[in-house]
Amino acid sequence: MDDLTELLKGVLEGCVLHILSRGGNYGYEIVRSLNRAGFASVAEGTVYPILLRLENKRLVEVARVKSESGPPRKVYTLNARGRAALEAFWRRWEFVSSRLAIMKETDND
Amino acid sequence: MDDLTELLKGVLEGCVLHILSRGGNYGYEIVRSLNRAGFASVAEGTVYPILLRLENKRLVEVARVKSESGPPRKVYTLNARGRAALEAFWRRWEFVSSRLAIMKETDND
DNA sequence: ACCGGTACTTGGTATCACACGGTAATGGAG
DNA sequence: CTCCATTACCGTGTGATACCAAGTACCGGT
Repeated sequence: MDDLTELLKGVLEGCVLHILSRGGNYGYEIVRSLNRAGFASVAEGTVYPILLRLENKRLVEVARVKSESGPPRKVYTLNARGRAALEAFWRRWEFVSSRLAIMKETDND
Repeated sequence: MDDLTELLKGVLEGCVLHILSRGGNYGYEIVRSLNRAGFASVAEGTVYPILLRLENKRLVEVARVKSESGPPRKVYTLNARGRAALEAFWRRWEFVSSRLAIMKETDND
């Protein structure tokens, strides 16, 4: 697939919120979850800054959890503000998505 | 509606290509066409740079046309490369759009 | 002569994805 | 015991983009 980076602006943060809405998760695993969801080329260097942002915006709670295989994990969990942000994201997404669907199917105007 | 700017990254250029695919058009009118299409807050300062980019990427042909009411218009017309770019845009859009649709409706994974 | 609508341009800011490199902890192969 | 792959995280810089603000210019009507 071609270069999607511009189209992913704002989208990836929403995806991460959505993944977190299914329960606490940590960066490394979120990357692979995104890869499985079709965003194959999304790398760690993209996801960790997003998690930092979510933390700074107070949309998540953070807990350090020891791992059996490697350094301790930073497990992120959505809080109330985070859930609201996720809903707001889906609203925004629905909005532009629907406008583009209309645009794509109309030749006039 | 909330702030859509991040979600519009990459999208607006595609929209402008799509508008131009319906025949030659000029900046000021494209702005209003976008506004009518639901992107109400998109302003001139956003669209003119896009047109400049399309010109630099050689996706459009430009012609100065006198106007009956105001300064001359820069009328842009899609060329072959532009039409190819539009198709590529829709492909990319379909890709991320479909992935998000799947993600939105699944709670597991 | 002024003003509102038309039409384009420019400069600066903020935000984001991403590449790149670095750090650290564990466990297994040699 | 040492090397190395895997797991896991962090920081910096770059490029692309939307957007804001302000300015320039052309025209017609009052």
